[in-house]
Amino acid sequence: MTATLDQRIRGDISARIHSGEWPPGTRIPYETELAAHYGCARATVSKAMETLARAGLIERRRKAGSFVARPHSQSAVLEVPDLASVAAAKGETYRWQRTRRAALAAGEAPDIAGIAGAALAVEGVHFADDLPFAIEERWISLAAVPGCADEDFADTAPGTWLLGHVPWTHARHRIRAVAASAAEARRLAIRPGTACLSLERWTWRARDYVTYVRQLFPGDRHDLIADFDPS
Amino acid sequence: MTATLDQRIRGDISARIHSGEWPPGTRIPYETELAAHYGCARATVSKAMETLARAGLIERRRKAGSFVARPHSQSAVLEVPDLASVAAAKGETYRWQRTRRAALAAGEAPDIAGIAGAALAVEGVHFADDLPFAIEERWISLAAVPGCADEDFADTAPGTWLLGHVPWTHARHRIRAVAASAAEARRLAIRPGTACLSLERWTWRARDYVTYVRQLFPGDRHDLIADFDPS
DNA sequence: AAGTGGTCTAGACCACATA
DNA sequence: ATGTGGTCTAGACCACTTC
Repeated sequence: MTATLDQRIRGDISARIHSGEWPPGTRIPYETELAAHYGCARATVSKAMETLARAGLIERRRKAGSFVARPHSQSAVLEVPDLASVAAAKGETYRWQRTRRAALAAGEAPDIAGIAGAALAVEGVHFADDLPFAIEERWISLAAVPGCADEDFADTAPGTWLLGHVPWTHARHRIRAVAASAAEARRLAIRPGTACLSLERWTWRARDYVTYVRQLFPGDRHDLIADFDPS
Repeated sequence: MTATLDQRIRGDISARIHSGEWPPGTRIPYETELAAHYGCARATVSKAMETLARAGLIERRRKAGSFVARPHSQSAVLEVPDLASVAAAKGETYRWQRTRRAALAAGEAPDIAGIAGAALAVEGVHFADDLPFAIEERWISLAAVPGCADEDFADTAPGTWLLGHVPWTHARHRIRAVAASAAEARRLAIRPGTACLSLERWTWRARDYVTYVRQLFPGDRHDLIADFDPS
């Protein structure tokens, strides 16, 4: 119940902002004033303000003070969970079936993967309750992930395996809507031309591409949720 | 050039993590050790560690120490920019054309919008270089945004207007792939059944729904990019 | 029981934007 | 020139977790 002073200050201020009592542009009391009001050190107020500023709720300007921010662009946190966890959360049985595994020499990975050296190509299908709900094509850089050469990925989807075996990385996602090709439709047990969600992810670590993956979901079997919660 | 000590500590640690020198699970030196190493107060180290922890790069456990985190689920920051800015960034001319504006009594807004009271319904088309690239259907709660009753939205897209007139809000997005209906295809100048990206956004402020919008993009004319950059 | 992170203090100095 | 945020300190106490 009794939160920290930091949280209390943040809560009080964000409550006034959300309630509309302090509309965008309003000047928030100076840090010294707030410190006096709460009977605490200015550093404590400053920490609360920094958190609010990082969340985008306020803007701080030297000499001028801190102000309630105007909502700028819509940004949201997109969670792209492991597909096995998605199925588990819905109470569905999950299964991965590998359809291809090939070691490629340097230059054989497609350009879009960005992998110049030797690579491992893996393809397969994700099933939920024995219904295919995503196909996956992936290329993994052998230079960046040497350990994957010993994995056959017959039972474990490479995404799940990589999560535990690759150090921290940067990633970029591209989300598109595409029509399923004949080959894709066959593997997903849908009609060719069906609208599908295409999710591509490039993963790299310090300028080296680690893996590129493309997942294709039938439009009616999967969607993505992104939340934006200033807090 | 000379960054703050806080930034330097963060940079040093994240560099060791990204380089693989400190793989996931590695224990990071205790805060007291780092403070001694940098010749600074522990509070400064603690602040750097808190930032790294919030970014998900490390995990802090009392008595045990701080550890390099294992990548958990893929989460990314999705930017959903104003469509006018997207066109401007590509050097295309942007135009909004309203096709409907209607004041609705309580209960007339569709259930999916979540708006129980009176609402304003607005529909229109976004053009880039005179090519339709998105259609938009929107409902705005008159109770939450009284000012919008005086707007005709003939020349300004409601999204642009709302950004500047609604206090801070929460939002949830749903991204799906769907086939264009006959009516939708006609307005987008595409063939019925074409794969389209559907972006829905519910926006609310303190439990009250503010607006619901659905935008439909032809699959080949728009995609979404989401980045994940621990920093 | 011991030792870590978590929080807070009272003060200080600086850089910078504003008046 | 002034006063704000931005950063840092040296110390303190607490809570929790692991040993």
